[in-house]
Amino acid sequence: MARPRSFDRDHVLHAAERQFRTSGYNGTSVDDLSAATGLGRGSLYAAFDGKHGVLLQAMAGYFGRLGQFAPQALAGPDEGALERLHGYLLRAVHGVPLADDVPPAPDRAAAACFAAKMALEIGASDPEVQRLANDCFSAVVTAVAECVRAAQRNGDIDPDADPDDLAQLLLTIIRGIDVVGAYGHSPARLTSIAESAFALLPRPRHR
Amino acid sequence: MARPRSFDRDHVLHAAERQFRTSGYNGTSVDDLSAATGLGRGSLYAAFDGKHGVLLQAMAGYFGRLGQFAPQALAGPDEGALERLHGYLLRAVHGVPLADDVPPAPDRAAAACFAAKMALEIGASDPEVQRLANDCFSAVVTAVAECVRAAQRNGDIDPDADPDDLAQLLLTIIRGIDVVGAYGHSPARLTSIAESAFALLPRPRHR
DNA sequence: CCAGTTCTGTACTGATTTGTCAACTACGGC
DNA sequence: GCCGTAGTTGACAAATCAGTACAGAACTGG
Repeated sequence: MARPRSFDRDHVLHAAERQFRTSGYNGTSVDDLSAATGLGRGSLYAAFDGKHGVLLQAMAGYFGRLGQFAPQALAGPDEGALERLHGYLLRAVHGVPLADDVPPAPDRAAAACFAAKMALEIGASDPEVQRLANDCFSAVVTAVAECVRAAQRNGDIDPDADPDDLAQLLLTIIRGIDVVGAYGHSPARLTSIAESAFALLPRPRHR
Repeated sequence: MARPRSFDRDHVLHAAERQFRTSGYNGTSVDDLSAATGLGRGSLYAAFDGKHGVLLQAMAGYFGRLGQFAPQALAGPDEGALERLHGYLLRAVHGVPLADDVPPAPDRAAAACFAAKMALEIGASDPEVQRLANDCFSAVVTAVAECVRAAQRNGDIDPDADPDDLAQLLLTIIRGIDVVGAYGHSPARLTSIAESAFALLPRPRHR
């Protein structure tokens, strides 16, 4: 028996995420957030506990989406596993997972992994952000490792390779593509880097 | 016939770089810079044209150091080329090039490539920063590519591999290690990632 | 020893920033 | 139809920010 919320919580968090991704954490003021979300100052504090709270909850939402997206994109039958890895690597070029109701990516710098960007900017002085980013990373690594194992079962990847090591390396490469993309490299070059990485995956010895 | 500077320009820029690397650009105030460098507000503006000027000149200094360091670490006889690549990759774990008079690295996040960190934070809205970072990247890629060619000449790397593509991929991996390092991963894990990457380098077909 | 020039530090200004507060609004139960 | 609860809003104060201006200090050349 009270006034209901006039905004959609997820929609607001997506808009905030978008703002953080474009301007960074310290480059985003509460007024910016207010403008981006359409919410008044007070509402932001009441609902999300201010700027830092918005960030944490936006990151949590991102984490949730990523934790859903990555397994979805990578899980499947053993036969297509290698191809799914290929696709996942290439998708990194265009900036992996944004929300559905948010247009793809204003520019390339905003396409970089949200968790990674925040961790690099303020993770050193913000343990919560660091932990969230770490969880995010771990979840995806697990999904990639599972896909690598599937590809190994199918005989597409050298069975002697450690799937966890390989998965961590692949994720590191994706993070690297994020950063290099922020330099202003063309998508074509990023794609070429991703293809090079894919080509280097250890194939079985004899075929 | 005037009062001489009371500070060492490079020393000041190194201190500023250190501050920017720890707190980011937007997270560093002019007062922080003043405290870090020991210079008064007015001097900072007179000598470096304010915060942005300090950043650009610190990045230019970093660029200069890196452009000297990378070829030095990678150039040499063909026989040792592969081993030099190996060493360069591993060095990325501990944060590549800092100045001599600045202690190695306060924490891992500050060890990440200065140019990469700034490009990711403000590169999208600051073309000068983006260009500087790009130059920085290109210089190192060239040195790495040259080293790859040397290793190919020595029969340590598949001669069919494109050395430029490989160099770009290696640099991308190093950038990725930077980012993953900011998550709080242990140096041991970072080393393991670097070793995995090295192990994947395409060796000659028959030996 | 003095004059001129450059450097240095601090005080100041206007603009932003964050977080809080009180008035106002909308809805659900009675 | 009224009232209590919860949501919303714009305004406010305190703190901080970047950049400027000015007064004093340090050194060189004569």
